[in-house]
Amino acid sequence: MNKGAWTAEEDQKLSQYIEIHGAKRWKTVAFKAGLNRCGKSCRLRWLNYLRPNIKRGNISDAEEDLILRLHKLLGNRWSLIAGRLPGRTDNEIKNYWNSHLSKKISKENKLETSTKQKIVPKEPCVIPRVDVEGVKGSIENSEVNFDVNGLFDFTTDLGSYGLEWMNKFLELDEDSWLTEKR
DNA sequence: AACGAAGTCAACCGCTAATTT
DNA sequence: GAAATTAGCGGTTGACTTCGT
Repeated sequence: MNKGAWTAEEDQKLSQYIEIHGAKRWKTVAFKAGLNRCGKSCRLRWLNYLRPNIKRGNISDAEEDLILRLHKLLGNRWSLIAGRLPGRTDNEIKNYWNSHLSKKISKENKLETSTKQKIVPKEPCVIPRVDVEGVKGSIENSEVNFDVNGLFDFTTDLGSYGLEWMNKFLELDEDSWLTEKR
């Protein structure tokens, strides 16, 4: 079983096979394409490098900003973040985060924690309940009351990554969020 | 020029979830 | 419903490149 970097010949074999037969059952793909690779490796190669419309490198300022915002909201959910950036893969975003952005963030945080005041909302928030398929009916006529301080960190200035954007984001895509896997 | 440190990124690994048998 | 197989995810590794001395 081959491991390590893919050769141009392997790439060609994989691309040609998938073009004809489609990208499913990766074990079969690996075998029938004549690749001495495991299915997992073929899948990864296809998804991250060979499939059409993949963007490589040169992450723009706008994309970087979006990654920062999404990470603030979602944490290390790389595939979800990648899903919001057309042509980008979870692996690329994860690498970009680990090599560029995490350092940038920790630098900024060090600066900010020494200068920012703690913001404390006066009243607890009341969020209208949302019906989720499967859960519907289990919580009758209820509203969810919670203390914002318990959920969000107000010790730093949210700035451009603030809640206004988050609300818009959720409004736009509420349905897909509720059905999102994991 | 040489060498070690730090950075980058493609690929692998282990695990869980989803699907098929 | 259980077991086996497949798909997908995030963390980690290691080869390669770039940088600093």
